Order: sequence, then C-alpha cells, then structure tokens
Amino acid sequence: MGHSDTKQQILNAAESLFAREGYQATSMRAITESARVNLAAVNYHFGSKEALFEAIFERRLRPLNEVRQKRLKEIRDEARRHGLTPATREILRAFIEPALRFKESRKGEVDFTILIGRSFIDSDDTAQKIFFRLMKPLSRVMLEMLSEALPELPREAIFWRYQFVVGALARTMRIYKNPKFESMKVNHEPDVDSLIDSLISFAVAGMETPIGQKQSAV
Amino acid sequence: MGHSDTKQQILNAAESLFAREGYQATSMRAITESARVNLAAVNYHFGSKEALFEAIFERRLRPLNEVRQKRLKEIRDEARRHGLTPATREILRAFIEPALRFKESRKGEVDFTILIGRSFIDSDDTAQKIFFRLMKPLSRVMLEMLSEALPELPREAIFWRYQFVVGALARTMRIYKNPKFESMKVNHEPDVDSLIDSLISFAVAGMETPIGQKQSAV
DNA sequence: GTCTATAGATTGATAGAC
DNA sequence: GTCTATCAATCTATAGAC
Repeated sequence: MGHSDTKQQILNAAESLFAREGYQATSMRAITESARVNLAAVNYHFGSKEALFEAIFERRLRPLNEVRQKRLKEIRDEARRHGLTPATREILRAFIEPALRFKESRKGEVDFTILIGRSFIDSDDTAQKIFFRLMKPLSRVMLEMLSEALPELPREAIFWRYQFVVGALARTMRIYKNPKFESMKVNHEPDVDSLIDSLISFAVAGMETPIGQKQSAV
Repeated sequence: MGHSDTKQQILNAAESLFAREGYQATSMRAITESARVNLAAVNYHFGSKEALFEAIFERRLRPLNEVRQKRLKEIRDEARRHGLTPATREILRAFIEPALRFKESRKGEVDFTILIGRSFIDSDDTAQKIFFRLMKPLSRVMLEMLSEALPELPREAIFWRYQFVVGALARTMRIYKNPKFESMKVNHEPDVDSLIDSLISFAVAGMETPIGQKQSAV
C-alpha cells in the first residue's frame, strides 16, 4: 500500500519507452532496466504488461480529460447565463489547450504528450481499447456542443470535421518537442502558446467554413 | 524472376495484417499462414521482415507520391502560364485527393490507406525510416508551393499548418472504411467524393486563415 | 521454389528463497 | 517487496532435403 517509489519509477520509465518505441516494441526487461528495478517488479505491482499500460493512461489521460470536461461545462454554463450557445473557438480551445499545455513541462508529461499523439492512431488492440474507453465520453460532449455552435452544419460534417481536428492535434502532440522528428526541419520550435493559438485558429477556420463550395478536380 | 504468385500473395497478406495489427505485432507466421505459403517463403523472396515492409511501401506509396508530384507540377506549370501562383485549394487537392481515392477500391488499397494513416504517426524506427524517405521530397515541394501561395504567412506558420493538414489526412485515412472504428458512430460513412471535398475545404480554410487573431483563454 | 526442422534469441510471466 | 532462476511460448531466420 505504501507510496512505493518503485511503482512510480516503473510508470515513468514505461511511459517514456512506450512513447518512444510503442507498446509492442517495448519489453518488460527494457522497462525494468530503465526504471532500475527488478524484472519481477512489474508483475508484482501491476499484474501484467497490459495492466501497466492501462495504469499509465489512467494516471494522465483521465485527469486531462476531466480538465477538458470541466472547461466545457464552464463554457456551456457561461453561455447559458447569457442565453447564448458557446462559441466554436471556446469549445475547441477547451479541447486543445489542456492537451498541449500540461501544468508543468516535466519530462514525464512531454513523454505522455507524445504517447497520446501516437495512441490516437495506433491500432494495437490493447491501446485502442483503453484509449477509447477514456476518450468516448469527451468525444460525445464535443460533438454535442459543436453541433449547437454550428447548427447549420449536418451531423456528418460535424463528425468528420471533429475527426480532422483530432488528427491535427494528434500530429502536433506527436511531433512537438519530439527528438525523433528533429530530422524534419522543426528547428524552429515555437513556444507552446503560439502553437496552441496557431492550431486553434486553424481548427476554428476549418470547422466554421461553409459547406458545398466544391471546385472542379485537377 | 518469374511473376511468382507467392510474392504477391505475401505482399497482400502482409499489407492487410500490418494495417490491422501494426508492424511489430504481426509475425512472419501470421503473414505466411494468411498468404497460405510456407514460413520460409518470406525470407526467400524478400530477405527479411523489414525488407518485406519496405517492399509494401515501395509498391504503393512510391506510385502514390509520384502521382501527387505530377499533379503539383501540372498545377505549377499551368499557373505560370498565366503569370500566377497556384491556388491553395489546388495544391491541397493534389496532396489529399490521390491519397483518399486509389484508382480502384480493391481491398488491398483500402488496407494500404489504413496502413499509411497509421504510419504517419507510428514511430517504430523501421516504419519511420522507410516512410520518411518516401515522404520527404513531397513534403519539400508542398512547403515550397504553399509558401508561394500564401506569401503573407511566415515559414513557421506554413510548416505547422501543413502538419495540421497531414494529421487530419492521416486520421481520415486511418478511420475511413476501417472496421475497427465502427464502434465510433461512423455509421454514416460518406462517399469518398464528399469526404475528399470536406477535408479539402476544411484544410483550405485552416490554411488561409489570417494569423494573430488571438483570444483570451478560458 | 517449396518444404521440414531447428537454431538461437527473446518474450511475458511466475515460483520460491530471502 | 525484492530478488534469482527459470519455464513455456514465441519470435526471426536459416540450413539442407526435395
């Protein structure tokens, strides 16, 4: 029961390795060596590799999504007080900002940002199941509020545009401050505030654009 | 040298499995059993699992990117003939449309669409190296042409907005027609034409939005 | 080209001493 | 709670018969 430093060391090491190498490619031996604990410690403290993976998401994604839900609720309540519906920009900000700005920029949180970015896409069954369970309630609220904010858009358009935003955010979380992507010319790393504003503006413009303005191909 | 049906069967089976399960999670046994060939056949025909993975990308991503490069060149030449610079929409269409509309919608191409969507994010070293090598020349041209089309935007803005588009496209390729994502309410699968137009409009609006229109947080 | 058989390494997990 | 030692399964790759 005690605080068990070992448990935290395992969580931190595994978070970093899963982010860098992926779930499948990371072995228990790699985790325990990096955490400088015994090989058997993971099974003792967590039960299995899969349970460890789940614990990592519970530790960070759950509180992150709670923050997002709380902000969405505040936005909704505030708008209602004025008899309005929430602005698209505020909804998207509540979704994007907490994901890119963890309170502290400690290493663990940078690792986890990368891990989430990867998990949005990675279809490893283990990852997907855990990830979806934690994301689903938030997605439901997002789709609902975006529909209210943009009543002229059909539900399909809302759904897909929300997916586009999710993809853009995932890509950003995946490459921002990620040493593996230094080969791309990200030599101009912006500060996180600019990046957040940049993505929000992009997302708002895309989300609010009128439909049906097709154009001939090629 | 002969056409070797075995080789194609392996490519098709591996493409599907890599798309569904990921590179690391897919074993040689799973591939050869699915392809109904002998376990040793992969090493005989391709040399190694990694070389097989590379062959899959060479078979589809290379021609896909050649199509995109060709269309970008046509757009550029056509604009030059009129003393203009290419429109953002046309550039983005050349990038997005070929990726979502393979000539035939054969199963293999659906699998590969999913595989590319995954590979944009997946950081497995093997996948990244191969994927980057094939994507880099295209990215260079895209960034160049987008800079011409949007001269008022600083290079960093161009770079990040391009990444947002890449993320949105990757997410779309990942979930469109993917049975694993049926749990999400994609019960309203749009036809591919609508989806393409939808993503292009979203991307154009995001790409062209003026910078600096910040807003207070929360 | 295709097959069987197997080498050689690595995996997640656990039993049992301390 | 931590450790050593090890099991049983699985992996990629290859040698060699046909």
